[in-house]
Amino acid sequence: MRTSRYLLATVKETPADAVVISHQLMLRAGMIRKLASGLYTWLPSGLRVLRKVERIVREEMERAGAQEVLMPVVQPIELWQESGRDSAYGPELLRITDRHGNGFCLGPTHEEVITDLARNEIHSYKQLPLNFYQIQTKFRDEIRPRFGVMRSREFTMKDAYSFHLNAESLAETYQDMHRAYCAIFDRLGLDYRPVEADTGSIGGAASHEFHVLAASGEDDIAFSDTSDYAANVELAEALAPAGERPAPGAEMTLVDTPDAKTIEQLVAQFGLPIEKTVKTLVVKGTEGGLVALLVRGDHELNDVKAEKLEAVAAPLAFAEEAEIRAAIGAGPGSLGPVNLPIPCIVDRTVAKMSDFAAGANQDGKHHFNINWERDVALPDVADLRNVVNGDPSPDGQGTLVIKRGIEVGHIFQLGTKYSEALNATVLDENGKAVTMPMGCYGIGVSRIVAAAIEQNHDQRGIIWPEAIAPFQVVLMPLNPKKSPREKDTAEQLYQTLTEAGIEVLYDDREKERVGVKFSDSELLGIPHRILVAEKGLDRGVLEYKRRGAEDNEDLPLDRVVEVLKEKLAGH
RNA sequence: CGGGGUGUAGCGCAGCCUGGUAGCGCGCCUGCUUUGGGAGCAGGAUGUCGGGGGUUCGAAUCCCUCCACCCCGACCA
Repeated sequence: MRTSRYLLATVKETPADAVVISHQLMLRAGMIRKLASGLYTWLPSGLRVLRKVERIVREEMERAGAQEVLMPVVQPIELWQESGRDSAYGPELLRITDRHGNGFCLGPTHEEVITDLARNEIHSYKQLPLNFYQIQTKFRDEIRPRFGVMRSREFTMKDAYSFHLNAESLAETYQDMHRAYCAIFDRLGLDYRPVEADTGSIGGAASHEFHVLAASGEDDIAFSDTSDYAANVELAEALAPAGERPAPGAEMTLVDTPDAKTIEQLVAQFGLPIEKTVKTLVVKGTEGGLVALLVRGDHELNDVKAEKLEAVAAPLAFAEEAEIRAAIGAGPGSLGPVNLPIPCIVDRTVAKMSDFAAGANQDGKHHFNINWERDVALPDVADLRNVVNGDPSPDGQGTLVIKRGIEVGHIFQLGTKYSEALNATVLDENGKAVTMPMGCYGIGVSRIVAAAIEQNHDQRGIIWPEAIAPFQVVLMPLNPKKSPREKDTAEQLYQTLTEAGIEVLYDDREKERVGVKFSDSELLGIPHRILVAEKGLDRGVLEYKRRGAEDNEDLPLDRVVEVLKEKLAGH
């Protein structure tokens, strides 16, 4: 590709509304442009990268035995009514109506469509297992799209769906997909981790997320410092503290705390250690009443864990202040376990606390030195909180470290949720109808592009992993206007390299000085650079530089293709 | 959805408080010079000041309203 005929579209200044580095660099490097909130056009450079990611994903899916299909973006809403997700999916599902008044939606995912296909096309156990995938545009009407293509409304996803005769077969394919995902992220050159994940509203036996580690990630991942344990914080189990609950100390006292509405104020005004405080969160219960959830003052409630409790209504909903007052007689800021008239569940850590402070269920008053059993019976105990740095690892080995991750893949053993709803069955060897267990496996293809940049950049711009760089090599004459020799050699080289199957961006612009060309190629992150300069030509060499390297190397003119191919292969 | 913020040239911004008919840098076009890390000089083009309504002799500026975009998001008791 000649730069003079290419929409390079690089810009010097960082667009004001981009906050994460990948978004800034994708705009500056001329990879994407925003059309509207969460909607992006992929420019030539960006699309080249996206296509390379797609190719790797496709190759590994094929290798793992999946078959490519392509389903429509527009889906009949009837299918979603049939699966029950019409209401469950909520406003993220963009609904549309055609000229006949029939309801459709833009597909945020394709379980319904593929299951509809399966029930029509798969009839016998002899056909199983089957695994279909597609690389296709999805639409999710996100509440708040952000970070460019990291969380956009329209995006490219690889989604795969497998169908089985039984759970064992599903587990096998699940393992195949796990391996295929590792192969994909290895080839992409990303620092990633598979982590245990919540199966969410989808349910099912097992689920792993694949996270690219980056500070700008939106998920917290808990790792053991000594074992392989890794899990999303949503899921990671918070163990009860070791040992017995310490014996009660001082008598419980009722203290006036008119200006302590929060744990922070309480700690600041009364000099309490925050580990000796308990906060009381009130949520809606299954039976329409309220339920109090108690966690230590410095801990956070884990929504996912709370929502799974039988007594707690799903989805998790916090009580309004008025409801709390009606039920308890005191407002938020003064609640606690002693004399609490509603059901109460305490976190495992709270159950092991003694001599702690909490609200007294009277406005402006707290109890200090509360002790379980002595002052109030110990209520039900459950794992309610997010794990924090330093917690023991749930697998019994080491302690947990929390890191940020960008979720780029997610695999599920779905079970029969969709096949049952849509009645997708096959006949087994006894001629009996069996509902097919399913698996589903997603990769955020466009998100990978952003994640790769988050992980690979410097002050000058992007540093692409070889496998997904928009071009392998950038070629430029130092001063084509002044030196016909440089220009002719570069022209010749462009021809030679291209014929050798190397993807070259040939910066043939004559109006730009070499500094501009350097800057553009570094911003775009092309891994290999060849500069044609008189100085080197006199010695029969070209100047080679790897993106991110300190120094130039000589590249013998008569062995360019050979040496370059070694460099491309040997990364 | 709730809270906060911003809309002025392709991009980044000033002007608004205190109303008087729009400016800077980058980019773009032309010419000359320059040429090993985002060149210099000279000339030039580009704006329904987000839309609508109002106040006023006069509105980018004040008021009302709508829209778009960005940031934060329960609770933290």
